Amino acid sequence: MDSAPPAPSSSPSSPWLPFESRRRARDEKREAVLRAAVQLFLEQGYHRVTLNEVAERLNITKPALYNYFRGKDEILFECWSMGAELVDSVITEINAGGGSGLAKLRKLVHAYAALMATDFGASLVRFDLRDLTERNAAVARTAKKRIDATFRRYIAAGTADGSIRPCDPKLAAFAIAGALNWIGHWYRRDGELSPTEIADEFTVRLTEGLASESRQQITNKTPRAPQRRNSGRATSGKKRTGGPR
Amino acid sequence: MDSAPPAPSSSPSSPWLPFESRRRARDEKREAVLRAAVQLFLEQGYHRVTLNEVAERLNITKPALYNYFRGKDEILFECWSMGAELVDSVITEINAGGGSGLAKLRKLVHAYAALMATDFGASLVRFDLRDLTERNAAVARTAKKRIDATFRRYIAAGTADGSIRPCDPKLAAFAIAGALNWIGHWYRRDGELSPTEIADEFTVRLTEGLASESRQQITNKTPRAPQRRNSGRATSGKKRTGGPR
DNA sequence: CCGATATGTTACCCATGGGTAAGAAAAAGT
DNA sequence: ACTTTTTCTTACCCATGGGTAACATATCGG
Repeated sequence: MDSAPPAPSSSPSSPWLPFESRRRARDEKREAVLRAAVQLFLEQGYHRVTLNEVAERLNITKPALYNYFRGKDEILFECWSMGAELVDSVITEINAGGGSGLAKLRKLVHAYAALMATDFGASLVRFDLRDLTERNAAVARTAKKRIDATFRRYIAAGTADGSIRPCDPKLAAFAIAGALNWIGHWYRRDGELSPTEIADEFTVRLTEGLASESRQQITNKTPRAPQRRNSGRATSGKKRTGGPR
Repeated sequence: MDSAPPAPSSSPSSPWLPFESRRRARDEKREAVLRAAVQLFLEQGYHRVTLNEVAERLNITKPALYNYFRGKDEILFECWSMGAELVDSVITEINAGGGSGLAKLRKLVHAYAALMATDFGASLVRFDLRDLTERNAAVARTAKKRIDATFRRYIAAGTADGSIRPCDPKLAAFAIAGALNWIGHWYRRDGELSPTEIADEFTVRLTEGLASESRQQITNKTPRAPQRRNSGRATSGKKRTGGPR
């Protein structure tokens, strides 16, 4: 609409210049779509982002996106896949190297933590696989299982070689992966903690624990998991529908 | 439509009998809506659940829901609030009791883990606060901060009284809370692990760690966080739009 | 029994946003 | 220069689903 031809002022790093030469390579554009999309999806959530918004951020219009993707859900899947590839390459690299089970686990924790602070890394845990087609969701589930199995494998190897104390690999892997995955939910680029700080600290904390004296007896007298009781909330009184929101 | 009067065959435990007497208390119905809603939201995801489905499961129709809630997002908020209340009551109970910082932390871990295996508990971490009105989202954020602060407080108290080794309470709390929150994402009622097993194991694992020998030096030689490279995916070739999905 | 109130139902509105059709404008081939 | 192919735009379609209006039926106080 604004007919100012000599001022290209495009969005930061979009291969599409506002109204000008369009010639960059296809793959470059495809990836630019993914970068814009993943950012918006993380910011606002998949369902609140419209394809119009994605396109607008790239100086194009919605139908142009369909030159590169079959639909919104495919864009989501490709974003997710980018993250999965990053993890896979990390794992490949660790597998290529040596070290005890514990050493490998620590490498994985460190790299995975850092990944969770990136857009495509976070997309791995912030996107809902139910938004994908059944076919793509199946691919994603497989990839997730592969990652989970790697955690367990390193832990099991560690208990075998003595670097990790005996424990249930399944639950231990869940605990560690959970702590790591959660980073993708709370990490903010503008926060106080740098990805390196987080990765370093998690590497120690998730393997060394907190208790001063290991092996101490734990008094398992926990408060009973409170069964839902009508806890006298302030919602019981008169009906409160109607009226403006 | 089906004119079979003597066969009430209602959905399991809905206060609305298919076509009969309707007289149960208001609050009971309100809570029944929440139970049905939270279950559907967790099963299918908030955005994929329609109010018609919620109503149908309760043997009523959509507009009837508006007698109890102002809109879909308020139902979501109330589900979330139920979970928050459960956590709050756990915290209150622990605060009332005594024990070292570590002991309190373990109680919290144990109870919180068990909570994550319940519907309303899981709703605490599986719902997207961005689906709420700004006003309700603010309430939720406050509640979350209160919970997070409790973790940190117990940890700080533990380092002060010597039951927990020196560490950054903020990151340690993130790690523990992350592992716990993640339970809400992977726990299945029909899985192999019972909530008690999970809670017990997590209580140990999250405080004792895995390494055989504490305080050992960690070789921080991790593989560099792999920068995104054009990893030659099979997406580079010819365009593949068009054709059926 | 008889209104008043609470609670449901049927029938509708309509904004939203994913997706498509048809054709213009570049790029690329010749 | 010309056609051909790719890329992008304008203009639309339409299913979905949250929300509302108007009306019906219990329930309850009297």
